[in-house]
Amino acid sequence: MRISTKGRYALRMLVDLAEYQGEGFIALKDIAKRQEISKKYLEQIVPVLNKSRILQTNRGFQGGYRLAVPPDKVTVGDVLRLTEGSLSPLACIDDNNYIECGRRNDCSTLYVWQGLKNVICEYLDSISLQDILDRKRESYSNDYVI
Amino acid sequence: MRISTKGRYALRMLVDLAEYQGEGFIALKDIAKRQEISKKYLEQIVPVLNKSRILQTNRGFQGGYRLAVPPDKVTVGDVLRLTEGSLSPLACIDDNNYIECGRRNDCSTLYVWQGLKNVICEYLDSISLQDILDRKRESYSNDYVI
DNA sequence: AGAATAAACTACAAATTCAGTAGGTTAAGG
DNA sequence: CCTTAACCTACTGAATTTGTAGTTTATTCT
Repeated sequence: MRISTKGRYALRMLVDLAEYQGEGFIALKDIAKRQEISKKYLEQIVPVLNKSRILQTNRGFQGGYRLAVPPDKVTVGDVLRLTEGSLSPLACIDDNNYIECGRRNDCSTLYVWQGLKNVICEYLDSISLQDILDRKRESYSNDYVI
Repeated sequence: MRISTKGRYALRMLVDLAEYQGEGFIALKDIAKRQEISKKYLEQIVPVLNKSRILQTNRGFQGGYRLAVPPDKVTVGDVLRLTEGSLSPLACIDDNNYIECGRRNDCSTLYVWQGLKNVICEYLDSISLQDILDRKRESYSNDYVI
């Protein structure tokens, strides 16, 4: 029941992009340095995110990435659905790659997993990149107040 | 973000025991047959459950297992915490085997994962073996009514 | 035009986890 | 002492995770 580094790094990359939004295209090497993540590994995560259209790209000098969508329109659920494949805790309730189970009609625990999927999705879809950013900035200002 | 077969099989085994509770000790081979799970694999799951004291055992003729605790006192969360090791979606918020992370104080996504762990725990701890059993029996009686 | 920059693409690999299988040992009852 | 069934240990093939490494393509600056 673990979320992979791929999903976590993707989220951190997107929060980073949200933070530096308005400063043009951000190069992967800068994100990698700030977030202390291998740039090469991030390169592999980008195409996963590009299954959806949340990034704009520029190659070459002063190239990089920026968000194609406002940060309040991208939820943690969106990001993890891309990187983890699905938010379903079981293959038998996975919309994408559903796996046939002969015991389905006889399965007394199925509703438990469906309910689990629901609470996970509801929670993760309730948090946007903007929410994370707001909270981060709030905690910074607290540092000054105290 | 998948729950392993170990966790799912453990839950099905315990629901099965709850269902046949009051019929003495239930042999693993009977559970294995009813649940269509490898008996050998179940044998490996038992010691994992025995980290907690939810099972009573008898060896030899007419031996087997039975619940040591009433089914309404065992939650799905209890079972999965035993089999999955933890319900934490990340090592950095795992009570048992916490892994030090240098970015902890700087991590803007940490609260997201803590919140996720909370909703998962709250949900899974709200469902007992008895709840699953009740719902199963209810759906059976519906079959007759319709 | 050419050099520098940075994304894009492809292949590989060590380590870990998953999902079992296989076989022998111990205890309890008839 | 024979049968039953739990208990224990080792092994294994397959998949997934978490990266590294090297090459190619596109863009911009000089």
